[in-house]
Amino acid sequence: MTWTLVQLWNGGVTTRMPVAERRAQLVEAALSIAAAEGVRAVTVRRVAERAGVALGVVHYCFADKDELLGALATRIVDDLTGAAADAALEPGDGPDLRAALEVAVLGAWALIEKTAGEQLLTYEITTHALRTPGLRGVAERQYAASQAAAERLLGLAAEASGASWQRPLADLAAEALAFVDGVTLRWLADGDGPAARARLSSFAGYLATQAAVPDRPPRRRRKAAP
Amino acid sequence: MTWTLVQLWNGGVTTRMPVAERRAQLVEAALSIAAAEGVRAVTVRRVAERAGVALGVVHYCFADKDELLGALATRIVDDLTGAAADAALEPGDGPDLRAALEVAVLGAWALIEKTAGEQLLTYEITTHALRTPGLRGVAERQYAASQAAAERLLGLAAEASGASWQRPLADLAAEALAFVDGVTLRWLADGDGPAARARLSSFAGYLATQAAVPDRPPRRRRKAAP
DNA sequence: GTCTATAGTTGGATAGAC
DNA sequence: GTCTATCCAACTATAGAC
Repeated sequence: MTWTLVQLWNGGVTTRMPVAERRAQLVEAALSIAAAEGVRAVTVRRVAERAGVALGVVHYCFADKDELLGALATRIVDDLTGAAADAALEPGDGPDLRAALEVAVLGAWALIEKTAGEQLLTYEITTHALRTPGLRGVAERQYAASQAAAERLLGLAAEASGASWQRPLADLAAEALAFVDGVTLRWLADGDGPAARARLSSFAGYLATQAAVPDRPPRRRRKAAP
Repeated sequence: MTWTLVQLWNGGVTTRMPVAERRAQLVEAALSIAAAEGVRAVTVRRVAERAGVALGVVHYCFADKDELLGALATRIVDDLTGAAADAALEPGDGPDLRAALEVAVLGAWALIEKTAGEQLLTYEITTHALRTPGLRGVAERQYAASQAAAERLLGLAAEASGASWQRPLADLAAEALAFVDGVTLRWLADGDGPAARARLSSFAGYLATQAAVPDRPPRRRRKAAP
């Protein structure tokens, strides 16, 4: 057997660790592998190797591989939701709804474009979950989180320009989400960033037609806390 | 070794077959497995078993598993493109562009809704191809075919109602494709057909605002902001 | 040219050591 | 409670028979 770097660092002796901490470490290892090489590359063996622990440790922490992948999916959802929340903190300001929406949508896109591997990974997790009986519910949770983030973003954009949506926010958020999803997937396939941005910009224009801007002056948002 | 049904049918003797025909048979077997259980379930062994041939036959017909999956991807693209072409043959008729678009889009959707397994499979193939160096180009070809089908459908819908698009058809088709892709993926996850149709109907309304009808001015949802 | 039999690798899971 | 050593099932690929 060859020693991993972590084990060598610990003097050749594997450190014992409470199971909760170990699980987090293993999920982290799984994430780094999956983002770089896809879910297919996430094997129990490679996760153990990456984390610097013996093979069986993974099976001690997770009942089976599916449970590990479920934990990985949760981790990703939290990740993206958190990032989206950060993006929602800085929506476009000013009286022009169309401009505010463009800033919001393209801001979200900037985040997506920086994390191509993770984005591709979310699609992989979705399809994998839909094919795996033990992972029922993962895809639903993914969309529930994204939907909430989209609603928050659209709500803030409208608020910033004093506009009000003429249709249920949930419907508009769902449509925006679908569009961004489709644009992202195609971008992953053809790598055409400018085309993707143009499509998103066009969609922002459509969204702007779904709100009414009253004559009273827009309410300006408070600046985000430091 | 256990005999497969096909081998028993042939009297226990495996029939010899020209390689081209064999390849088609194997791709067919791979498709039936993939549509039902996902790409993950497509192994060289199972394809051979499903086709009723020995394991090595697959490796005789295809250099390696990637080549088999590439052939499978091509088969799927042809399949869907052909189906889309059939759908495009019956676009909505009449002077109302919005209605024609709704018929066209919901017609395409009816096709999608009937083939959930195949639809999920296309997303799996896309992500799989994007992660597999040997399958570079598969995802691009997938989108090229879909794009062409979408352009054809939108072109016919406009033609049927005597309208003309005010923006490049390629751009509109790409946007429609992205939207349908996103809606489909979410539908696969949550199974909410009515919600999906409502989103598509809404998008048809947006598309209708992107064309001009010669006899009458294009219908605008709202007055543009000053 | 077509197919069979077999090799060699990698995977998920577990019994039991510490 | 935490981890090690081991098992065996399933996979891809090939050498060579017919």
